[in-house]
Formats: sequence, structure tokens, C-alpha cells
Amino acid sequence: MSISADTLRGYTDTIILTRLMRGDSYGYEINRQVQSRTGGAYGFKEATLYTAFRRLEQSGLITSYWGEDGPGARRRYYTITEAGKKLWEERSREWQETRALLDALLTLEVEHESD
Amino acid sequence: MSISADTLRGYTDTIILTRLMRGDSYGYEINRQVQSRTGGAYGFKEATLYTAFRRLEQSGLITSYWGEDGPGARRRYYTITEAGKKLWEERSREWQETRALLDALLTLEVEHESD
DNA sequence: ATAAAATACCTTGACAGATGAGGTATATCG
DNA sequence: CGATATACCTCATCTGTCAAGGTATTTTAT
Repeated sequence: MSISADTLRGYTDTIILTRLMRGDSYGYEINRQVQSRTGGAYGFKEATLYTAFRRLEQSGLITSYWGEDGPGARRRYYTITEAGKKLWEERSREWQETRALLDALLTLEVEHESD
Repeated sequence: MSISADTLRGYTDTIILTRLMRGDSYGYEINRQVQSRTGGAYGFKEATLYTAFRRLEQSGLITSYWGEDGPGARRRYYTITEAGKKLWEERSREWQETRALLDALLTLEVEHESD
């Protein structure tokens, strides 16, 4: 976990929604995917993950169901709703904007003669 | 202000430090620069800005002094310290990493035949 | 002269997201 | 049979943002 989570604050929900855009999944798996996609550089703290699920479900962006009991511990699966998909589109676009803004705001512009 | 500040949460300090890397400045001016560099898309709320100054000063990342009374309302100028410069370097590097992580995490990877 | 707008600063309380610390239960592996 | 991995959960605390409130000076328009 080389990246402090506070620099990603506010993106938890969108990251989860991104995972669910690929199909239903459950907490533990989503976190494993996040870790593997970042080469181990980032992963959710459990409390962060599960409070996010509550928040997203309460907002109608995802729904959940208990997985058919196969082998292993019980799993709660999550499904993204239409509202969730719409919000994901919006947040994705917003990320592009934010990235451009931060690139501009965190760069030392070059000194001009005319300055 | 088309970008919600919560997507920039955690970058306030680094944005301010970036401005001060260019030389001493004061609150109102820093905010004007942020607005102009983002084409009006982003600006600090006053409370956010001034609480950030307190935080940064308490952490020894900036120092402050009242400007010589010229024309206009009184201004409190801020100077970045050596510790501040060091942190700015670190946070700048971190932003590059974070940007790459979020690009990876917010993208729907393409479906492969082998999936 | 005077009212309005712009410049410039400040604090406090409320709110929301992240998380450490605590917990439960099952399955697998040595 | 004990340790580790899987898999879930909650609550109290901490931190950053910001609405709402405030002060004071200068400039601009009437």
C-alpha cells in the first residue's frame, strides 16, 4: 500500500462501481482485483469497503444478494443499478476533468522573460 | 466551479504549496491564480483556504507575515519553508502515481476472447 | 457625499468519508 | 488441532470541507 488512501478519498465509490460495471462481484474479490490492477500499490481497508457498500446501496446505486452456498465462506454479491451506471459515466467524465485540473495546478509553470 | 471540491479533497495543501513554490503570495491572490489556471473551473472556498493556511503553518510547511501597508486592504503573505519544499516534491511524485492508479482503476478493461 | 462592490482577512459548528480496533464464522493446510 | 485464508460486519474517532457568520479597507458609480 504505497499510496495513502487520502489522496484517493472520494474515489472509493467510483472504483467499486467500475468493478461492478464488469458484472456482479463481492467485497473480497473486488479488493483483490483492485490490488492486482494496481500492482499491490493500493487496496481498500475493510471498514472503508463495507461502509462504501452500505452507502452505495442506500443511495440506490447497487443492490445485493447472498451468494448460493458453494464451498467457502458466505459471500454477499453486489449488482450495479441503472442509476449506478449513469453515475459511473458521470464520475468517469469528471475524473478526466479533475486530472487535467490537478495537472495544471500541481505544475510549476516555466518562467518567461516577460515575467 | 464545475468541479466539486470533494474530488480534489486532500490536494488543497499541495495546490497551495505549488503556488508558493513560485514565491510569496497571499490568500486572495492564490485563489485568483487557481481560478485562472483552471479557466474558472475551480476555486477554494474561503474557509477551506484559511483553515489550510493554519494547518500548513502549524506543521511548519509555511510561515507568514503581514504585508507592508501599500494601497488596498491588509494582506497576510505566506512563504514556503524548506520542509514545505521537500513535501511538495514528495506530493508531486505521489500525484503522478495516483493519477496512474486512478486511470487503471476507473477504466473498463477491454474484453478478451480468452476471458 | 454616499451607497455598492470589490478586496482581504478570519472563526466556528456541522457534516461526510476513511479507518483502527474490535467482532463473527467457515474452509483449508500443515 | 492450530494457523492461515476467506469472508463478512460495526462503531468511535479523526480529518478536511464549507455554510454561515463576522470585520475592515478601498474603489467605483451615482
